[in-house]
Amino acid sequence: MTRSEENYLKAIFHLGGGDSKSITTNAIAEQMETKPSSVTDMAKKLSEKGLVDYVRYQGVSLTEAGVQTALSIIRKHRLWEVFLVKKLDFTWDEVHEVAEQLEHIKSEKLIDKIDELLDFPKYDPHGDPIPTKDGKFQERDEKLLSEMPINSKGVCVGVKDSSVPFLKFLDKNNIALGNTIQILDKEDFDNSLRIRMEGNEMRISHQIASNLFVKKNS
Amino acid sequence: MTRSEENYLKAIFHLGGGDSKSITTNAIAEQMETKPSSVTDMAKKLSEKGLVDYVRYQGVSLTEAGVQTALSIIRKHRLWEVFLVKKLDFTWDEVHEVAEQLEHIKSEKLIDKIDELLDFPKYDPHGDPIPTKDGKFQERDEKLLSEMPINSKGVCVGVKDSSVPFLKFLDKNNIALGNTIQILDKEDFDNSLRIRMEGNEMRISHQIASNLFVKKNS
DNA sequence: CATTTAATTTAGACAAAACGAAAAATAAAT
DNA sequence: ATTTATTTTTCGTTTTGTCTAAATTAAATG
Repeated sequence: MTRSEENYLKAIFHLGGGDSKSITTNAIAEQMETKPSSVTDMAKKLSEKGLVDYVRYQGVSLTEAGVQTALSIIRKHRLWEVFLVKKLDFTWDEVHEVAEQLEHIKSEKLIDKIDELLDFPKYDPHGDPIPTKDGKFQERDEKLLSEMPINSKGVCVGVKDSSVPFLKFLDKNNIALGNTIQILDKEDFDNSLRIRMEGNEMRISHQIASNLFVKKNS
Repeated sequence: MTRSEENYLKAIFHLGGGDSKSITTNAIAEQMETKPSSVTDMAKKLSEKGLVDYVRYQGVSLTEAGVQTALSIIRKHRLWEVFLVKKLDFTWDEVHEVAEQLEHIKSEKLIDKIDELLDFPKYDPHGDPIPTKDGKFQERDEKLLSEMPINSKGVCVGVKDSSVPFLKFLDKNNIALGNTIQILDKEDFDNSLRIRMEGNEMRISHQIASNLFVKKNS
């Protein structure tokens, strides 16, 4: 497995290619900030290796082997992110770039020991679930904050957009994973929300609310 | 800096190219398990970049910039080795291979935080000194065990050969860094030694003794 | 000092990964 | 059904790092 191959598998997975859905070369090229012609080349190569199903002009999807490989890389990425935050005091907007490098380190023992050191975390700093060693994915019962009904309560469990600017915005406004949020009111005009979070009332734009995952209190 | 360039600089340094001594392409090729012609190509490239001085048919030596770069890679390698042993319970014969990968991760903050997490260690698990952030090398006052006089005492501080078989041999015979060793006798015939280590008397071949660094008790 | 031997470099070729231009196939529109 | 537009692929080229084989230089030997 080369680094490049691993990055392609990861990108295809993130675009939904794990559910035997066909992903277009264009979509992959955009996700990876490369050119469609390069994607075609790699599609053939990965197809040769039995990691993707590729039909010309139809796009690619991951085979079972491809899914497992993608999950193992995502597992490493997210475990390293937890490590950086919990053990080295990185902030959640700093971890992605470094984890992009660390995810390619080849040593099964290393990642298992990191997992153990962190006490087998289930979620990464952005609230994304960490696949288990045998490639199982923990799905969560979560909704976007923007889709919660008025007066409902929930706990903030993840972000959809994990870009640096968004994460910094959340920090600045003291919005953190684990916070309890109650929807007080919705403004029809611009879809903004009035919420109570950890005691304080505040107003939140639709843009923000549609990028925050919340777990409904049952 | 590509991974390959970094590996060449490291190899040249380990062969003594840091002391403005010229290292032959053959020696570098052997150290890196590659071909002399490849070394020539890279020598030109590194020379272009001002990291080595290269004269055709004369070999290469590191420039000041080259030394600093080599030291920063060696620093990362050794810090990661300490991390693997101290935090993840790797044995000292397992760490090299993984550290060879980790040393190429590009993040100044990462390695500084690892350094801090480990409480700024001065030596790696094999007793090799860890360069400081500003590229200073801590030289040690040490001798090979084979060069110590009869009846002298010392503390085992490092290994010269850090190959897996040698390290496993040391483990099996309970020879560890930090142990106190006293030379009881030298056998002229085969240069083997009789020593007392942590209370026990034992016999050690010249081959072993000439790969163990000892710090003389003053 | 001439000649052999060993080390080193050059030249040409290859593989991986990427790109751009142009051709081919598909999808959309009329 | 045919034209038009878009997407995707093909093909030739580039870069990085490597190799083999041939040529060159330096060293060693008589």
